[in-house]
Amino acid sequence: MANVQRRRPGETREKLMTAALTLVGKGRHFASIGIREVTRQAGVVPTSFYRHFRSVDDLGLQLVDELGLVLRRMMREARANVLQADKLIEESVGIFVAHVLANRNFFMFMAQGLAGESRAVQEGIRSEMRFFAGELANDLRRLKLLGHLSDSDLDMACDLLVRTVAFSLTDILSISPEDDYQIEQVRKLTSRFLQLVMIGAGHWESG
Amino acid sequence: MANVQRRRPGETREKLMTAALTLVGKGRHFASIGIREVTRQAGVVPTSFYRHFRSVDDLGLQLVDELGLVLRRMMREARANVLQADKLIEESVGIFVAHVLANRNFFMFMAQGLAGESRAVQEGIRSEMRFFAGELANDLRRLKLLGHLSDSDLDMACDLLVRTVAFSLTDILSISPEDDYQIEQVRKLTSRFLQLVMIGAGHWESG
DNA sequence: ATATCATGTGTACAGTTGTTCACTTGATGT
DNA sequence: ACATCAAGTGAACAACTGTACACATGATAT
Repeated sequence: MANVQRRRPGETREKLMTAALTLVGKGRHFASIGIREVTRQAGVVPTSFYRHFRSVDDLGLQLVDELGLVLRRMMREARANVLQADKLIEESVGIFVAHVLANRNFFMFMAQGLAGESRAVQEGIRSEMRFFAGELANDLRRLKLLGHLSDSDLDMACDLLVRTVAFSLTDILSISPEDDYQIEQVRKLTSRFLQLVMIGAGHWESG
Repeated sequence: MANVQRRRPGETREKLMTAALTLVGKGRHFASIGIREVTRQAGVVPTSFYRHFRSVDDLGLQLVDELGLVLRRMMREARANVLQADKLIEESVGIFVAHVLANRNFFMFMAQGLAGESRAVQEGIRSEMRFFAGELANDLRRLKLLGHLSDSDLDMACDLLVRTVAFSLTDILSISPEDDYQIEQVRKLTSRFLQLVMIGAGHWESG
């Protein structure tokens, strides 16, 4: 029953996934990454790749799954820290930006995948966003916010909120991570966007 | 003074640019396209490429310039057809969707470039979007819409409008162009997004 | 008429790619 | 103890890549 091997099971697998993310973080686009390149970056022989993935696209799909975990962690942290309605937006945006900076490579992969060349990866990321928007709608109901909206209108508004934040990704990622001033600018701008949407939702279908 | 050559000047250049777009339209990501591939698609010998472009990234930059022309054409058409304020959003979105369908490859390139691997292309597209947002702000002032907003607030709102439409790109492009029903869905959803933003802008800083 | 120039062609080369195959090795189940 | 299995290795392959060079050709300028 001892599950201790010379090499931890799945170790190479992880090395390959983080290697791909590292390459993305270095500015390479995921669609242009090859098997040999990943294995080289991971310090592994090319043949090993096939022990874990069918192709680079397959690796991408599994990265999407891990991205889902990152997003869920972020959501959990937001729920724990954002309790009262005021400052809700600023806090949430702050947590988002912090997570992007802390998981830069993951979010770069996400931004790339939205218009990537693998249809499956694209759909995976899109699906994560839908899930996120759905959870957000639940939370707003729970906080008794936008209670006057129909379910479908609330979904629509949350979709727009999530899209807006997602687009900010490209802003954040195009900034040097050390440029605190510019990061702060994006944080403020994104907050204003979200406030605008919330105000719009607040007046939706109610004069 | 006769400028008629055996081959029209710039003909191969155009062939190479449309070849790159064609590849993108076939689902390939621009970042993964190579010189040999483009020239093959264009029916030209690989060496010819260097007569016109330094690298594939260079070609991308020139594609951004042409993309700018496409966007300006679209803007002109919108200005000609959207005269009165009511139905402004529906008409604009309709024109946008029509242009995307008519220039699918160009807009695919745009969507890819937003998170692409060439920093220059990325900045180019971003700059086109800023220009677009600026022009939109002018138009709204001209139409006496959102007149109560300060210049910077109006710019912010227009930025959000443009981003929202840009994000819809990924929706449209992920749909089969013949699927009229889904296209119509995206058109409606995008219009609702924009209405939401406009309502928010209408109540911004004014109770 | 002749030199210059922009454009396109063909050949060549070294480096990289994806993928296959036969092989080792250490852990696991019986 | 022994067979099985998942995981990693190294050598080999043909195909493809970017790029350089020498050359052809037709238009233009003097």
